[in-house]
Amino acid sequence: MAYHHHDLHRALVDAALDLVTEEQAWDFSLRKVARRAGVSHNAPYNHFTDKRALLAEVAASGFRLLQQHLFAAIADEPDAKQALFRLANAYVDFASDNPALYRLMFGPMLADGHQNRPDVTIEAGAKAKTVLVGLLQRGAAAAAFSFHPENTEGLETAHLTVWSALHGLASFVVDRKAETNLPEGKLADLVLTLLLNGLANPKNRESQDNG
Amino acid sequence: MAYHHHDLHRALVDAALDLVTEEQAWDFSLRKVARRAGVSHNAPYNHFTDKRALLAEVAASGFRLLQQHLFAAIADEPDAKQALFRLANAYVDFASDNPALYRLMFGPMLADGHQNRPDVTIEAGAKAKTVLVGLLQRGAAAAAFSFHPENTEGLETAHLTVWSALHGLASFVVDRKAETNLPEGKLADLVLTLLLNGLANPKNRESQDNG
DNA sequence: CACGGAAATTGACGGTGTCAACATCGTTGG
DNA sequence: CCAACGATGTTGACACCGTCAATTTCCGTG
Repeated sequence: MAYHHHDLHRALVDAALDLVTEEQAWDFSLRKVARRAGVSHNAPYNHFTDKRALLAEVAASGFRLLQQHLFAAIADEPDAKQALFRLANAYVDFASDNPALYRLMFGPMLADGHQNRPDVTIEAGAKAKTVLVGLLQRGAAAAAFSFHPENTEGLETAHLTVWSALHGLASFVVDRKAETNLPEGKLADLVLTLLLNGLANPKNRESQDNG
Repeated sequence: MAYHHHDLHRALVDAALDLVTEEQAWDFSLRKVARRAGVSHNAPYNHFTDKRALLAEVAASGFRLLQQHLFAAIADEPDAKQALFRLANAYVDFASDNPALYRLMFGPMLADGHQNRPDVTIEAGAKAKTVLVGLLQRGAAAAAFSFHPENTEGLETAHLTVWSALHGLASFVVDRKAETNLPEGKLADLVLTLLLNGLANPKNRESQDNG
């Protein structure tokens, strides 16, 4: 009955992460987290002002996991375009393997009444995006993409577009909302290929007819 | 005190829609909806098996609104590519104008334990997507896009890619998670332009430097 | 016009997030 | 060496929630 837990803050985040991955429920109760950590239902309030604050840290942990996953996927691929394919697949796989966590990370349950998200989550999310931005910069320097390395607007547009497409695709896959006859394992490749070639590029019209 | 409401089913959905748009809270309580409709907290159970069933119908209504919004945006634009720009902007605008409703439509709160969504929501969402698919078909027939009209796989890939990019972008805009210096009103144009031209298309490298 | 079923009500139960009051511990100053 | 204090954890309470059960009211049909 130690009244003083060593590091309850960390223990609670870990317990919440366990709950999310085990039960695949993004909507766990704060009391359940406390129970799993072996403390009373009010102990968390000494370390988190809110339930939202705990959720925010869980989401931040998720973004750190995503960042590592993406980085590991592209680490040993020198070609930027090939690395982008790896990153896309790694992104969708992460979401598909951790649906509840992914939903918590991007879902609306940590927005307050004014759609503002906690700083710790935003920061972790921005860091995860860094992996993509760095890759795009590398590719631009190698003249692999349609914008110059110094063109910051082009870089921002590119990273926003790719990140949007990845998040959108991952959301559909997670929600089983893809409703497509395309093979699920190749969705990321298909989407990224179209994004690279261009939907309005007529020179791909012949070559895409047979897979 | 009429014990028999005329059409409580509709009234409850409307009340919920009002709550979503007024309070901009996707997380309203079933009891509050009943209160707003002027009935007791258990009356809804005569018309909806679950709270989830009510949420599902609200989301379906949202998809119908989105469908109308998209259709109205492209109705009088014969050029497919121009219409696609209008659709993209209309999509992002809809999400930006109805953040709570948009989150409810695409968010995780109407998934059951197994990430399955109610049929009524899925159906309404598919119908909304029809607007985009029809537009893509029209453009393909006019040789505006990179796939042939008969190439169903190309069509599916295209509509999945565009829908993903739009949903991803809209999510970021709604969550104020875009974190970009690009002007918010032009995000849809920028993303769609890149998607049409192709991220790996070198011929756009020069022309994009100045906006 | 009785009556049976649909629709709405009240009441209850377990669960939740959060606040307030109290108990316990480690640490530090005399 | 120990008293006191602040941080940490506990118990209890409150309002609210989703949902089930029992009850009451109403309308259409025989």
